[in-house]
Amino acid sequence: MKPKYLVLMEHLRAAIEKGVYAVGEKLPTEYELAKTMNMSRQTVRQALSLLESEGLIEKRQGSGTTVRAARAPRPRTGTVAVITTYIGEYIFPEMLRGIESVLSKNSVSPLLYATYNRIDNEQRILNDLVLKKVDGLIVEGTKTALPNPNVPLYRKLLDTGLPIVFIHGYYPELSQCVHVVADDHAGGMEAVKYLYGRGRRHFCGIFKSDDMQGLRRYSGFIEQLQKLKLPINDDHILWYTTETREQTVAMGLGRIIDGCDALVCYNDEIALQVLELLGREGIQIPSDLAVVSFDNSSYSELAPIKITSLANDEFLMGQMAAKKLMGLLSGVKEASIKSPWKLVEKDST
Amino acid sequence: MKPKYLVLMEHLRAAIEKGVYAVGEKLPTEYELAKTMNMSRQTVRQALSLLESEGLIEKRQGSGTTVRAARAPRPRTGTVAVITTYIGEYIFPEMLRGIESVLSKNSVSPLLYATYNRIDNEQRILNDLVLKKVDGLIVEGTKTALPNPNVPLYRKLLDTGLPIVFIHGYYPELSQCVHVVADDHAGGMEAVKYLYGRGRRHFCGIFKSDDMQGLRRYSGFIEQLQKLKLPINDDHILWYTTETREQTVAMGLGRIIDGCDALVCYNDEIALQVLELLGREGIQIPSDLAVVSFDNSSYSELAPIKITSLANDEFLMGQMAAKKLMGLLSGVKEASIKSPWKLVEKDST
DNA sequence: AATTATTTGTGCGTATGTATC
DNA sequence: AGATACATACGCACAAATAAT
Repeated sequence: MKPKYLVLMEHLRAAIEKGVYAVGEKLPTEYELAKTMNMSRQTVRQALSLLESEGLIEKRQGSGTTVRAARAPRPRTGTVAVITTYIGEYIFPEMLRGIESVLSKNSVSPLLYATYNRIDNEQRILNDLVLKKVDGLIVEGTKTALPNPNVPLYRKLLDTGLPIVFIHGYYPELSQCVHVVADDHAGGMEAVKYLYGRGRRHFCGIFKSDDMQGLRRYSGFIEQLQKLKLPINDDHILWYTTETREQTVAMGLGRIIDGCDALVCYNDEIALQVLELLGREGIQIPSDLAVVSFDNSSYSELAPIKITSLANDEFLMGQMAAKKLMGLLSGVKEASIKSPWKLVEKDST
Repeated sequence: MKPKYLVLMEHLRAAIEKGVYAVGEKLPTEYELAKTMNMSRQTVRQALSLLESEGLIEKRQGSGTTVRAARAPRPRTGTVAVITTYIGEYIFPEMLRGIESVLSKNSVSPLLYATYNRIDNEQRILNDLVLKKVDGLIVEGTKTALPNPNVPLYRKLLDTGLPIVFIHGYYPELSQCVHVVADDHAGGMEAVKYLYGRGRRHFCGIFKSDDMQGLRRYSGFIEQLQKLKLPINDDHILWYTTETREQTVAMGLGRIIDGCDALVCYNDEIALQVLELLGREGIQIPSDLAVVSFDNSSYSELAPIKITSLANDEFLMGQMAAKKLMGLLSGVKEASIKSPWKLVEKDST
């Protein structure tokens, strides 16, 4: 036989669940419950005390017993998770600085995660976030050009009402989420147009195949070549992935630059490596080969020959992403942003 | 008048705290308690029930009431709070990068807070942390040279078993906490010694009065002057605070450099401002005045005349602090570190 | 191994205090 | 001020689990 107080507890729980007692001043008094349930007031009290400690109801002396808001609006924790591929390197400190500058104005603290562009890390982080309570998410997608098994996890988080803003790259399946990205397609076009304007006619390119940015920069590159009626030859395109960058470039560079006078690189990091390799081969930059890359980071200044690079204000990108997230949190509809690149001319062209 | 059950609860809590009842089968029976405390068994039961729901004791039918293992080991959340004065500026990105590199290896994520060197912000953050569950704390003290009203808050956190590592600056009241700081006193001495070696004899200095680092750099500065039997004159020392930096320097610089040929600045930021001011006055650096500062940051490169500056590897400092914290978390006793400065000679001397 | 004493769990009744409306 | 509803407190009886005999 079940104890009476447990019977009452279950009865009340079910009734509240079914909506018999709505949120507010709704439960019968202790005396009433005792009478209708045919038990003493003490037993009723025992049941109510336990329900109160569970947080389901709230007792107020002199007033009565009320059902607590079943679904309290997500309580603000003042924390926003920021998931990027890297944290302390390359352009990421700038971006984080932008994010932080906006968050701190809103008394929100960033919780940092780095995926190192690995799906498994991303999965670990997302699972972690289900437990940890955050108010929102700023995410740089991981390997956005590949099918991502973590999309359902993002969906799950979205379903709980968590706002998500993507930055740099997003998953096509989640394109309805707000994203703040660079206009990589236009950037690819501009790189070619600029080099063409400086008399170059034989193009080659190195692109990253596992993220959206790489594909888009490539598609812009190709489109502009077509527009200029220049030949497109797969032998002059080199694709690499996060894991095989150094080897791929070391092995493939010779092949793609053969007969070319212009090279478009996915980013400064790859361009820096290229310049070091070419330096050893005695190839003159920019006379033999003009090089344009993306990001205009400190790497492009560090190189033996300063690299002409397409720039985007990463501080601003971070700020915009964070502002969008703050907007979403206060119920504003936010639109995505495609930020244009700006070419910064240096010594490699 | 306090309810009897509350009286009993407090009595038992105190007794358990004092060790009257050790962990295990120790508490008197309900009947005994009722008798000795002169109350009914029901009242005793109420008190015990509440203590049980608090997790302090455990009741077992037929057996008795036992004291629970006093402190369950704090469950790991995989989050560490990092509280610094700034986040995205000056030397802080480097330091954070160091911290993050160690944390990520341990699958821990940094939760970032910036105090902007304001006590009120620090208070807000600490109160926030009482609610948020973090495994540890890396803190750069706020205005460590001034009495800090938040020390009791830190004590409270320490009492809950939270490990704390201070970086750059710590509170004298909490000097027993592990800290990773630069040897500012030695740095102050070295700056003077170096300038003396380059023939300078008339020193002035600008120091920050509200943090420990400022006082220590000053004390080293003074000690070295004494050792070299050089005169010490308060008219050649300028003190500033976080809030009044620009004005203080703009107003006081003329006074302190009068008749001097060597200036020691608290950091690159202040040195940069000094160089800009002196440039307008037509004072030649380093011929009229040699300048040495601290931090060897990008500011010292950005200046019109590159500034000779004492360097500390902020990436390493961050790494060390994070490693110490990871050590504390796994129960290792950690010692504090005083990292030496290394002078990097540039154009201002 | 069964019995018994002990200890907590469940349940009822009553009385009085105190906050709320 | 009074009615209402929860809070505190005591007393009793019996059930169920445990530990010792």
